[in-house]
Amino acid sequence: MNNELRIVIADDHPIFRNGLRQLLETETGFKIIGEADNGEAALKMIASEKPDVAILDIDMPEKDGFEVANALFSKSIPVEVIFLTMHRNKKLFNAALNIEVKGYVLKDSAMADLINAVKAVSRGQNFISPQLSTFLIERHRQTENLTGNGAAISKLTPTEKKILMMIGDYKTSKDIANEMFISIRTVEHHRSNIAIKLDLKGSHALLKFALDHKDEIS
Amino acid sequence: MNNELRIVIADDHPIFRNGLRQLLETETGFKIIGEADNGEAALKMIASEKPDVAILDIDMPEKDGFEVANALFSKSIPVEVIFLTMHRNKKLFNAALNIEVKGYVLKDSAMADLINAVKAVSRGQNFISPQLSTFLIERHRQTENLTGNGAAISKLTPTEKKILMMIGDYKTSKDIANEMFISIRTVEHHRSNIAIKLDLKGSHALLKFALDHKDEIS
DNA sequence: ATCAAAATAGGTAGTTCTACGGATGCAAAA
DNA sequence: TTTTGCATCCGTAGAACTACCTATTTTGAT
Repeated sequence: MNNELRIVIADDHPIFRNGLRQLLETETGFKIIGEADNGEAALKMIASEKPDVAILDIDMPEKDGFEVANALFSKSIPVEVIFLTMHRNKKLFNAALNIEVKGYVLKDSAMADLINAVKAVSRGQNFISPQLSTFLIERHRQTENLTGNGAAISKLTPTEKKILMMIGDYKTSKDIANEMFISIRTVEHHRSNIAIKLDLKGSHALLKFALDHKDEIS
Repeated sequence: MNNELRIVIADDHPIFRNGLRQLLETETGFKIIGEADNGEAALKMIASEKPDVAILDIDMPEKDGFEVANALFSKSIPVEVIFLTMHRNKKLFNAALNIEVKGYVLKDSAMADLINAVKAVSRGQNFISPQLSTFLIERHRQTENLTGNGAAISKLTPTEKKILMMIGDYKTSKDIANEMFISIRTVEHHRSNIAIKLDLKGSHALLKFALDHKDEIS
């Protein structure tokens, strides 16, 4: 068990940075090993000190938070990044998630949120300020559309479920047949039955359904 | 501006329910207009009292939180629902989002979280306990990661991008041809070029890529 | 023991898509 | 002007899947 979390903070406002340090140091197990007041300095410090967690403001001189994070990831420096920002902006938020930023915390969040964020990302989990949940849900819904018939899954037999899952892994009927040591015709027959039970037409629809209901099949 | 938020709470543990009431009533503008210790009673109360927000436990006798929420939505009773639960469970969480539950708050969250949740949903926004953000993000990233070549998108011509997007909408080449008033062969030619540029093989891979990079193509 | 459901396998025809190949017109860049 | 990229269209072969069928074996429930 790792007993001490080494943290670097980067923000161009000294007063805010200081407050941040005070807050984080009250938490046992947290250790602030460095501060930076611009992106360039933050990058160098993180590259050399190798902290567990880096808390970055987005708006910084020299290099902004995104540039720093991108540089870190492209160099495969093993650090978890949290953006601490005042931007309640969907585009920035999505952009942050698309690179491997694990935490996105608003500056007007509860103090407890930031501490929880540090703990979460250090365990490899994500932490998003709940004020941004709406964005997250929208993201989620984009891919997770209105398929409707989630209940119909229960009508599938165990074999059909298994095959549906493999379809969801982008496998062809041939692949599935080989893996299960059965004939392609049998797989096709099951596909057909699945499609009938779920009222789907075409391999696209079948794949879409499999992807959308990945979790519920199991 | 609505000056008072009318709230119903439902949980089968009297002590917890009482604590909840104490907490919420300290917040000015919040008014607890009713309590229920089971799902059936909660449903009746909400239907008759028409509160702005209903805070529901998932595990309740008679009817569980899901049954109550489903009943409310199918009857189009205008209330925002928050699930307050100890379940850190991905399936339950996803299921809650799939019906129109706007808030999902863990019982071991900070007190402030619940209050913020009530405020958020009353404004029509979502509020998810940040401990659960990992679930939402995981899902989005599952397929998004190992594709690698996000940069290759820029090599696509405008027409190719357009077709790739339509592939991502589960359209066949025939559909696309009809919509764009061009020959199927042309669409297939574009598919082929897209596959070459992105180094993909098979319609599955093409569809997968289209789905994964939906946002970036635009 | 009987009956129904499930899993297995095949036939034939047709659709959709890939993987080659080639061809034309057009506009912008070298 | 020549070249290059882009968009358009076609032929042929084969793979993958659907949509209809039929049929056998296994298994579990009544």
